[in-house]
Amino acid sequence: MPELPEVETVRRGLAPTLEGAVVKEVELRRPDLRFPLPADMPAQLIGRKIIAVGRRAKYLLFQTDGAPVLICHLGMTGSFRIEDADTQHTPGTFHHERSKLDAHDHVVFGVRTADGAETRVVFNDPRRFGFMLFANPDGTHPMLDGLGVEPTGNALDGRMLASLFAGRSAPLKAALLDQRLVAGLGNIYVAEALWRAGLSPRRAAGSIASRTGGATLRSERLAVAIRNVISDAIEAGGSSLRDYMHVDGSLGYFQHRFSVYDREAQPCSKPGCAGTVRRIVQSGRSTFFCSSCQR
DNA sequence: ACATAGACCTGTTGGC
DNA sequence: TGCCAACAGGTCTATG
Repeated sequence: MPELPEVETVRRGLAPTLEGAVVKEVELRRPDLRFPLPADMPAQLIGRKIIAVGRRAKYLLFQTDGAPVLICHLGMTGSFRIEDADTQHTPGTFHHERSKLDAHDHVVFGVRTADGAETRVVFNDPRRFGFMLFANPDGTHPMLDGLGVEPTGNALDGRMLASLFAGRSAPLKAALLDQRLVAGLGNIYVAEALWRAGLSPRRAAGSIASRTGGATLRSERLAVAIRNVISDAIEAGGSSLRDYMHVDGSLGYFQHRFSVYDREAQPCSKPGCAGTVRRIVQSGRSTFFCSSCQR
């Protein structure tokens, strides 16, 4: 599911419910996801007020008024859903008539929201590549150390990209997937950004920098393409492929605007380009690009 | 430094 | 319809 735009969409969906809410219940329905779940999650979180739901790269960060920051990664198929508060107190039943949980609902948070409603926030992850961990008391954690620049905002410009990539012989595709350089891109948005920039995923990363490691037309184009594709995708609510994206079960729609991703053999949509989208494999993952307009 | 393959998991899809 | 291989938004490790 989740590259940066999808994680940001989840964050925006959770924040209105969770910020200001008090944790009433934490149920670990299995001991582990990709890593063991912290056994003290319930003890740490119950009774705490959630101050903020943040994000760094593809990590969600839950900040409370006392526990360490809870770091959550969605892996490939992780998702959160907020249960409809109304369905939980069916008239005529005693409280706690709850909706059924799925086999892959692994963590359940019961909360009382800032406006007094009781609801549950459920983490579901069929493949269990996701994880939850507590940060250190000072908010740091090895998983967050060494993450590269966020592709939102204006920190990522042609000069920054050129200096990051200068001297690297790895292909652009691999360099852009390296979370230590630019943090938050994944297979989809790397493909889309390279198409927008007219750059081949096979080109050596260092070749978009000048001899002195400075910005070039190519590094500027790529920086703009990355920032734009990420902000376009966030605006569209991310991409929904095989799994639900939004915390209310609705779908993102950026997948309808893919130019190359998962479009093998379709004509390139760049005006005036007669090329066809190709699929190749790079570092074990599918790469989609137009070898006619991406050089 | 870099590439590749394999690992972790389950579910869906496409071909025969 | 059924079966099976291939593949999937991510990352970490081992090995060359």
